[in-house]
Amino acid sequence: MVTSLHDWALTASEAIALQRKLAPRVILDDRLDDVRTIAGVDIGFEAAGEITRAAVVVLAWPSLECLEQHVHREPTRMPYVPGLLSFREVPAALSAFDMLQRRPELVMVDGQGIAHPRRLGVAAHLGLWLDLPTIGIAKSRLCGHYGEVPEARGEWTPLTHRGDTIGAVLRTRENVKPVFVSPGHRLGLPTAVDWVVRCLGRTKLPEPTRLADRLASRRGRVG
DNA sequence: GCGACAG
DNA sequence: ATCTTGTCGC
Repeated sequence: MVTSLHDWALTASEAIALQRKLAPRVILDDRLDDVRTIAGVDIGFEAAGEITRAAVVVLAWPSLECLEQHVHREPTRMPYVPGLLSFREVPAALSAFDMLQRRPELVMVDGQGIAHPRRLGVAAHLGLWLDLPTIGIAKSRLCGHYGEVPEARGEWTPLTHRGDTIGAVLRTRENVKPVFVSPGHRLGLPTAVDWVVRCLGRTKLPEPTRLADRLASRRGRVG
């Protein structure tokens, strides 16, 4: 079994085998403790991709006040391969988490949760490693099919793949493309959608992910 | 064999 | 993801 992230498989077939082995460990029952803080995670790149930049923020619930924000930078080791994103981003995300003074009760990640060909998107993978509830919020689809989403804020349609409901295509703002929400770890789809809606401000993305996104792409910090 | 393809 | 200015709309 893999004990260190730096021992992660480097070939595509090994990585896929590991995903198939880990996916069954993902828990979709709600096991959220009382939520007092919510973290947001996102990864950006510098120097034409040479440097990986992991950002993590922690917001208080329900005030959504930013309590912590950290950035971890390291040389990029893996290329982007659709379906294997977690191998590229999770190691850096974990290092950023090590900088936190608190352990959040919920984590929102930029990317898919179980809405993945092998049910192990970056949010699910990170949740497994952190042993914390995680939700994946992606700006576009990786796999699965869905119907047209009603225009009203908060409306959503199921995202299905090979007979499974793997996520929700959620309208977070009117006249704006919907986001793809999927459970990462330790919670189910209704709960995941619920938390995303509860963390919405006036923008398309929920606050945790929006702020982490800013930090990761160097567009500034939070007040 | 031919597309599709998170960030 | 990232490279990039102005511009349309609530």
